[in-house]
Amino acid sequence: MQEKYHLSNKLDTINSDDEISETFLIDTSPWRSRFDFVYREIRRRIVLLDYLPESKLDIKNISKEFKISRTPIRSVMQRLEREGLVMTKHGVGTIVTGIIPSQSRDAIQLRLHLATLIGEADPKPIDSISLESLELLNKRTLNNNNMSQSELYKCYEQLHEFKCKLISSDLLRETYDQMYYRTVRVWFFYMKQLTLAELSESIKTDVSQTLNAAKRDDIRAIGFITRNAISAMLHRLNLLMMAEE
Amino acid sequence: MQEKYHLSNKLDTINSDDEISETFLIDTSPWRSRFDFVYREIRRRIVLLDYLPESKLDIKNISKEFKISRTPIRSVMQRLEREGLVMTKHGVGTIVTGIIPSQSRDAIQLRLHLATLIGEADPKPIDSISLESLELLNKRTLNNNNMSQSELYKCYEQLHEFKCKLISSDLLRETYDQMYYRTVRVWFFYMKQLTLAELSESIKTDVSQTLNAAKRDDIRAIGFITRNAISAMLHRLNLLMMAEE
DNA sequence: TAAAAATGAGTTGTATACATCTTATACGGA
DNA sequence: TCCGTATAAGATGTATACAACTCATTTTTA
Repeated sequence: MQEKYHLSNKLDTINSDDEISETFLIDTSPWRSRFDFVYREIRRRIVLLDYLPESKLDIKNISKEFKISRTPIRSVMQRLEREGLVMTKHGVGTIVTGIIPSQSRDAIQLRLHLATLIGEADPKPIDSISLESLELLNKRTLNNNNMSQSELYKCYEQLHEFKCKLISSDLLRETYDQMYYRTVRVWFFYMKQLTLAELSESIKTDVSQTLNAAKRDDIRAIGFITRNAISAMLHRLNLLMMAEE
Repeated sequence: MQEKYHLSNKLDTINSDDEISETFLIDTSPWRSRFDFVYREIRRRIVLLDYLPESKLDIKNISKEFKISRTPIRSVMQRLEREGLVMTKHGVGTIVTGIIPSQSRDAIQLRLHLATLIGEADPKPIDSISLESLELLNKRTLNNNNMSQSELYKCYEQLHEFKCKLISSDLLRETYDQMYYRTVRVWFFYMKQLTLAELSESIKTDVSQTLNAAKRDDIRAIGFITRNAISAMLHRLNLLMMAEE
């Protein structure tokens, strides 16, 4: 009962936070909200390694937890499968995809290329509210020297969402967004123990550089800042992956 | 009955034609084949404008036609929705998405950017069989001066598949592939009457240039040839779309 | 007469029982 | 003891009945 209340509470939050009403064709039915909520939550768990790579998902339990039947959960899983986060095999189960170095590199490299397109083709202007929240984010990251993994996740996601808002092309935004979730999972996988601080530092500089560029309305710069940050992380990751092999 | 036989016949064909066994993790269960068959067929119909933009799909009839229930059809539709080819609205129906100039431009531009990445990051070597089939394709397009739309579709798709095989990154290949089907639909939509010959010419030169580059194993060149062909089509399309507005 | 409400048809979303498939385990014969 | 088969458990895929929703038509009411 409490669980149920909790869920619908979060649903409302999502509805009021998301500014999706700007595009007129989007379906805002309660069904879409429910789907999005479950989808995002499961994705979050996979990305934050609550559901470990290679582990089997207990679909029956997940259905119970969200108080919906297997059918809509299947929809969510099919989308996650298309996005490379889970795999289903008939008669066996639904498992979180393993993190494979070559595939991870591919995703990072594609995200890197897409990042350079952020400022292309009339980017959206930066509204004052977004800028303010970015300034807040900057202060938050600067003051907080010992961020937990989930705090880091939230900060990084907020930064990512700020950047996404600058992209005018819905298609590019969605594609870039997908690459984000593919790659951020890899960061957390390889950097969960030692280099959390390192990742944290990287995000701090990313935020502050982005803020500077945003203040002077230089959106192409944000694309290149992002590209360079990803490139640096890819370099770091290559070392880690080589060390493991 | 005959219909049923016909279908399973095509299934077999697909299974033997596709060389997907090269990647080891792929699910080759009969279910996946059935899904792929229906998915590709419906996609083909949308791209070839058998199902017109803005038109409503009769899901019940489609279920009957493929002799499966609405559930797996729903799976297909959900994927097509993610790929921007259909839209579903609760209580209303499943409709083919309209062709919107700005969105079409976005898709073409993204495909254009991705095309330049074809030769990046150790492309796959060209096997002799693919090269031979490309030569055959070249001859076929050169000799055939009055191709029908569906012939054109097959040729263009074959060329596209040849290029896809060169891409080593699964992720890039899939993303590029999606952009292909988004954009090729737009070509057919705007060029179905007058400029079919023009599109045909464009494909002919694309094929012959690609063949030349392939013969000297210059895969990056193929990326740029493709990029330029798309760019030329985008230019042409901009004129057409402006004329309509 | 006009506006509002109700009703009906038609479509998508959901729940659930059943079919199909994979895997592990137990059993039996050599 | 070992190997092969059978069987049972548990998962995903499918079919189908039902709920929720939209829209058009009809009925009712002011």
